Amino acid sequence: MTDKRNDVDLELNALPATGSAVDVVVRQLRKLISEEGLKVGDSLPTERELCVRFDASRNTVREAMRILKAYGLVEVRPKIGATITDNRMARAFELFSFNTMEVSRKSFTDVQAFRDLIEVRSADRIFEELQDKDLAELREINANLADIRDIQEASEVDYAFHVRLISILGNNAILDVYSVMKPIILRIMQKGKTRRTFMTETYDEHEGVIDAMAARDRLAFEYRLRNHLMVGFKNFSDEMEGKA
Amino acid sequence: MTDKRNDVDLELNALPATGSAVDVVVRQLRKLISEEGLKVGDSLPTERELCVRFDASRNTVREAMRILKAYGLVEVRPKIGATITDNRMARAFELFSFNTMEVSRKSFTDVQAFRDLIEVRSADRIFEELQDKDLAELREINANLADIRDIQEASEVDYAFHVRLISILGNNAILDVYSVMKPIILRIMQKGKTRRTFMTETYDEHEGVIDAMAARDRLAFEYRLRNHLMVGFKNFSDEMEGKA
DNA sequence: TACGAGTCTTGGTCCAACAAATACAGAGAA
DNA sequence: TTCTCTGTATTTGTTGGACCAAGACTCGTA
Repeated sequence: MTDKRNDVDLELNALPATGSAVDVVVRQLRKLISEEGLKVGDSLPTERELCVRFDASRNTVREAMRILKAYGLVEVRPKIGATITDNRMARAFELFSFNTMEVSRKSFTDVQAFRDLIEVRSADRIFEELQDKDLAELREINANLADIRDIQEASEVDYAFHVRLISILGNNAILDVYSVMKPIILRIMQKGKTRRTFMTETYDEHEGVIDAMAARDRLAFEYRLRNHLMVGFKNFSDEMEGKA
Repeated sequence: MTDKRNDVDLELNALPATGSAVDVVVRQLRKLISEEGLKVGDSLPTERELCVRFDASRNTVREAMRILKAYGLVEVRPKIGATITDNRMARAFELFSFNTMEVSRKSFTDVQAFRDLIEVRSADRIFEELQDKDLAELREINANLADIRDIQEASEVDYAFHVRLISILGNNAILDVYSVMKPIILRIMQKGKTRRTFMTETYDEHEGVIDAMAARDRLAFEYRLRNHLMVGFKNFSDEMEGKA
């Protein structure tokens, strides 16, 4: 196979290596991006403009653009056009979402331990970045637990709360990992809980965490958040053992 | 609920509910693959057959196929048709071969912060689980840095060292995440280093970490490991600024 | 049975057109 | 002047059709 030259590909100016027309356009687009020094947020020319510039049909340009989109390098919005982005990590995780879920499902405890690591042990960083806006939005999200109609909806709110919490870190890699694990996390959250449990216990636990953050009480934050995570895990363990 | 049922749920949850016609076809294709139980090597229907089956135009089907190709899930050969494959690992590496763009800087800093969270802040857990066998294997891996022939090989050893380190945690979820991030981590490790750097500085830093573990000196472990990670990040920053 | 020419099929590419959405400019109102 | 509404033009999304090149296939022939 000719595509075995990944090492060569690492160098910017890969040989023309004339492949299909779409591959040629992809190469030209990459060259365009690097030579123009385009950064995240910058716009690419319109599709029709790229057609004349690369002397290719619009379909060919579109297929090339699909590849760049799949690679998480550009984002295309109707009427707006294509803009440079960098969601490669998220794409990489999506690629392996099947594997990750497959393995992780065998050990939910791993995911829960992972969450403890991410959420509780980054407390200092969270408090560094914490702003009033974060607190307000966390309370707003948690308030939604009052209106939930079923467990599915409740776990979505619960998940949103924790995502908003770690979003304070401003680390996209962590957010990407969370989105991959979302299905597993939702199931953990639902285990052993009722709609009523979410509306009372889960709500109160979240409020306790927010209060600790508002008071800049890091120890209380760690203690309450860890307890909150443990509760979910305990519910899950009980049900698992009961089933087995 | 059977486990098979859960599989389907997880997969569907991972996919966007609605979207463009191309996204719909992508979803249908993935559904087709999983429901037919197609394995690597099996053939997909022809493009024109997919058009009538999914009630979409050929261009739409082709764009959807481009996405699956970019994801490394199918391989298309002229006159042969599309066959199921699994080049996801290779694709993941290709994702980050696009580099040299300033684009990726945030990704790299995020990953490095993530590694700090995983490796350094789980110190207590690592020391809980630590066994002599772990220390011996870590030393064995690190010793390989003496025989490296090029930077590529060196970064593989470096990566193996850190994977072995976190494997002490016994958390498969974390190991999965690391395997996905491997391409990025390798590139971070290679930045600003020479073969010589790996054989001296990196080797010594790793030995220092192992020594701290052997002495059950948690503070030294955290300090040295964090410094080690920071060195990699500093190399990366320097190169980026030098280029810009 | 072996072989070879002709036909069929299939992916690759291009073209033209329409739909849907919206950025933008210009008219009109406060 | 400034704001708002509206119409137009532009851009992406999607469709259907067309042609090409080349491997796959058929079938008659030796």
